[in-house]
Amino acid sequence: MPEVKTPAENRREAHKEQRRSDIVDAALKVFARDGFAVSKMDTVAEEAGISKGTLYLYFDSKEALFEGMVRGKMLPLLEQLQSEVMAAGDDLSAKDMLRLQMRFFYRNVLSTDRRHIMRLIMAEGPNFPHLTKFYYETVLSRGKAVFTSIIKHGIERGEFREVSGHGLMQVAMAGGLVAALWKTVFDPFEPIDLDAYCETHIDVLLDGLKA
Amino acid sequence: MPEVKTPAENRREAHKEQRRSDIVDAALKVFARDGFAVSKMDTVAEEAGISKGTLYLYFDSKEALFEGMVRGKMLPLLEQLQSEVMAAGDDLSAKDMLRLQMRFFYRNVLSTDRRHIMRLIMAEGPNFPHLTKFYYETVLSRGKAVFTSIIKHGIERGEFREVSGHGLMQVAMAGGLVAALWKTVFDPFEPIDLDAYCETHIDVLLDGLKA
Amino acid sequence: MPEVKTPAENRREAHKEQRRSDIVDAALKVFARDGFAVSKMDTVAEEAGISKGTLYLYFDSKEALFEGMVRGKMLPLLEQLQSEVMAAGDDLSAKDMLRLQMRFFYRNVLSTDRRHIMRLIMAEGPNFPHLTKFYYETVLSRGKAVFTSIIKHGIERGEFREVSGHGLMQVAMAGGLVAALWKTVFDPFEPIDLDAYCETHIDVLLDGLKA
Amino acid sequence: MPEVKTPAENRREAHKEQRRSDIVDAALKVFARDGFAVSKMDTVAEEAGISKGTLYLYFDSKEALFEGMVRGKMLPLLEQLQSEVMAAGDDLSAKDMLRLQMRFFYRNVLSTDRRHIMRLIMAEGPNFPHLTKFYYETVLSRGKAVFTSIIKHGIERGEFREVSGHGLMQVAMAGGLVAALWKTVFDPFEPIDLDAYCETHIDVLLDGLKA
DNA sequence: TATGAATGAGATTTCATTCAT
DNA sequence: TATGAATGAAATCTCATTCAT
Repeated sequence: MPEVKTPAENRREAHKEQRRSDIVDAALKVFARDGFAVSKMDTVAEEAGISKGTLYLYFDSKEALFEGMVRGKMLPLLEQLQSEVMAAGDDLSAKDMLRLQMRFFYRNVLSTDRRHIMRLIMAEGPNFPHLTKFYYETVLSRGKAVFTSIIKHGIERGEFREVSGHGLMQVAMAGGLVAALWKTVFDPFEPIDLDAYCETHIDVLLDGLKA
Repeated sequence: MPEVKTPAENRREAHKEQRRSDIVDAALKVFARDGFAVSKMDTVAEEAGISKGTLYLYFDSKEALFEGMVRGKMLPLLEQLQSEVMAAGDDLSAKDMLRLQMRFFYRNVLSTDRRHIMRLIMAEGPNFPHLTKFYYETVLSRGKAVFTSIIKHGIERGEFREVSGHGLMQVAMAGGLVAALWKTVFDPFEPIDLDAYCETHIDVLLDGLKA
Repeated sequence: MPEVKTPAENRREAHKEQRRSDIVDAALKVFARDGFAVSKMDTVAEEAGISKGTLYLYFDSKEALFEGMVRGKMLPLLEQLQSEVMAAGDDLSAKDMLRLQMRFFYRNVLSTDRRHIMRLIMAEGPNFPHLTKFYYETVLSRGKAVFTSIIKHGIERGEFREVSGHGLMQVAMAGGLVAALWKTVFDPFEPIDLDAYCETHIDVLLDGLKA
Repeated sequence: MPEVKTPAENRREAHKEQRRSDIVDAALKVFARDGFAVSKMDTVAEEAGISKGTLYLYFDSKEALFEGMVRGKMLPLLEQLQSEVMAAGDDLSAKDMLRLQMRFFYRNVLSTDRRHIMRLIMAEGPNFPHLTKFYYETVLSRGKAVFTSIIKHGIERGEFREVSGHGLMQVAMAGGLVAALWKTVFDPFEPIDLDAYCETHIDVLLDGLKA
């Protein structure tokens, strides 16, 4: 069967896709602002411009909405990261590759709404083992793989010294995570300039790694 | 009034103090495990071995309990930090002072229940501006002051290069915060060895700062 | 207007009739299994192989569907009962007529899906005065009329003693109703053999009535 | 430990017991009138003169309330039946024992609010396998045991003929169940006089059984 | 006629907080 | 001071019904 669809069906499907995307946007906005537990389904619905009942046509529960939002926001980004970094990759020095990856991260996660997702995972993770696992496997371990390959590359080329330590990835990327958290939590008291901060981070990190 | 107290009054006060401390311990345990919103006053009361009603004799509300717990757990530590670091301070190299501070932090915060407080602040901060302000002013800015003075000391002595960047403190301490979060959230998937991690952190950081 | 119909109209009407009948079957199945309140229009629609919207083209509301189902299932049966019993009637003894009626009832109601209707009327009756009235007037009082005429016939012929009591019909038919309920509710715990039970019922009843 | 209770504790406990009993009464009234699914917890609470929240201090859920109500209403009765019938038992004829049992049933179940419980079990049974099992095991099979021993007694004494049939108990008791249902469902259309009905029932039954 | 997306009123349940004892 | 029963506002989720296509 060639799976022929009538124009009406196509329109309907496109509409549904758009709805889903609207809901995900609204959910990120509301969850980011209020946290998972405090957020109300009513608020998300209102933000998405639909009724509460409609929400449940797209997501079975509040938890499912949370998970769906994280997936919907992070998966496309990961694909983009892989194609972008990999594409530009081969002829760069390890230093430049690291810079590239970190700037990608700052630009596409930390400087956007997505940084709230990281905070939400930190905050709600223990209550959502399922989601935490997904996040670890899909986002973190992939990011770590890219990072590790760059470091290895750098050591082989003699750009980086051998840092034998445990948890290098976490130490290296920590600055970014903290920037995201700080921006959300403490910015009112001591604002942070993400661009400048990014450069400091790269600076200290590269210096700390260099051979 | 010379504030003379009968022995009975003294005993009563000591008892009250003990109660309060028990409640704070219970609150940390419960909040750390479940998060603020999910935690129930009942659970805290039970954990503290008292009734729900009694809880309200010590703390006016759930929020007040949260704040009281954070204060009760962090303030004594800060005093200890200041006396400990300051005391041993003057004749050490900047490197050693930095090491000292960071190890204090790893030993007294990250390796104990207190690390959950940091996660809770990250998670719930935006819902508690009042508490966030307190935390920033009392904990973070004091920690930052110590850190900054060490860095300045190191630059003067020619130990550290001048890192002009914005957000140096955050970059420098980030590793610790992330260690705390990672331990709580992702440890089941990829365990982290805090001691080894601490050394990696210090290693990369000191190398990244050295002149 | 002579009500002439085109073949197309005829086909359409037959189709509609078939649909309606499918829906009634589905409704009986679902209501019987779940009870009125728990049953969902969605489930009925799915069972009938149509969409929820279509259901409302045939029945205005859930209540209307319930009533329509009861009518659709019981009315044809009553007509059949009357023609069958009446037809065979005159030359039989009262005993045999009673046997005939009771066996008809066991065969066409208790041993089929229709027994659930009786249970539903018992269960939901008070919430549907309208339907209860219909059921009483259409099903029960007609059944009672047949029963009473048989008893009268039997007394006149000297087959039955005069049982002056109030509620003889209910007492007499009770066994059947209870069989239906038992089969639905307690069969898992203590199964009931409807055929054997029918004979016990007739046996005790006829003996209890005989002159 | 002698389990000494303070007067205050005793008072509190008595109060709780009274509350529970009030709730059970209210629940029976409401469930009897509206059926399980249609009944609202609000209505039960209001009927019991308490708030909705309080209801949940005594019963964990609507289902638990339903079960608790059935237990609370039926268990005491069963104990009473056993002591009453057994006590008066030995020197009576089987006929009189049967009459005694049936009149007990009419007087204590059918003529009171409790008859609604039977209807509720019939109506909601399939949705509460747990409760149905309890009801069968606790109420029905015990009632059946009493009935069976009387019949056997009667056959041994030559009072009753041997009715070999399957389901004799159900046939015999059916009249009572139907009386209860009829009173609840069809009384508005054709009222039933329970006392007279009881005698008809006993009359036909004893005659149908006699040797 | 048939569909299924959308609605929103309403239900159960939870839990911070109060208060009489 | 300590208790725990009581409250009621509020949240999640359901589902009969409507309506545009």
